[in-house]
Amino acid sequence: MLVVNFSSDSPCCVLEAPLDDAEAEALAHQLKALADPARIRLVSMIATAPTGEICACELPAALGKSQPTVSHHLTQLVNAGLLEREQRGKWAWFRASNTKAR
Amino acid sequence: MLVVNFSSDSPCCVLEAPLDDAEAEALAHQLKALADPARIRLVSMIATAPTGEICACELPAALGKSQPTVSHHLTQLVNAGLLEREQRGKWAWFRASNTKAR
DNA sequence: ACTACGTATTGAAGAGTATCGATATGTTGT
DNA sequence: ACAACATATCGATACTCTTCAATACGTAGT
Repeated sequence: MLVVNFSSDSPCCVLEAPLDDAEAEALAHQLKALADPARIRLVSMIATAPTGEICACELPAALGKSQPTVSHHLTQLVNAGLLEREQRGKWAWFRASNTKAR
Repeated sequence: MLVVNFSSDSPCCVLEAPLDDAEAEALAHQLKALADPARIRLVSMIATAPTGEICACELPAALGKSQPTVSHHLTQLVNAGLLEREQRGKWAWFRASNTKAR
């Protein structure tokens, strides 16, 4: 399980032993999903949306990228388990997984 | 400030508003530094070392990569602020920044 | 069925990255 | 000064990723 702290100064890392090859590979895969400015902005927009979810139709304009590009990034975020996708009629809605209201 | 939780299941993210372009760029830069299996293994080896530090001379063997490759990864980790480097004689020692003993 | 529209996929171009051999730099001891 | 050794940099190659235009797919309404 991967958790990223965007703002706190206090470390929340717990690491008892060096990671082996397979563990490092799995972690790198999740981190790569978030290690892109466009995807960070997508996650932050969706996670901070008042209703907790955003229609994909808003995102190309909000991000300033083409529709295929946005779709590609959303797919990667869903595959990494960072976003969840729900189809409603012809619109796709996305919300962050593992978020809690404050 | 970037903090990554390698193991806990509880989210530790705090995000009040969508990140702007510059913030997303900066965060992506830090995440990219860690989003590589070789660099994750380096950080985990160094962070879990009994003395909290490791000589660079051990790392090519421990990682199974060439000396130039290891040097390149260490440089990136230092530039991202994840590791600190100290020269002692002809050896370079590395320790994790922002770590606390448990 | 057909049209309109939202989203995903394909294919391709360009940029970026990991890796390593060869070489340079810097430090220690002689 | 020189030899030996640790580390960094250079140059090249292979690979991956971001991006978008074009196209395919799927859904809703007529």
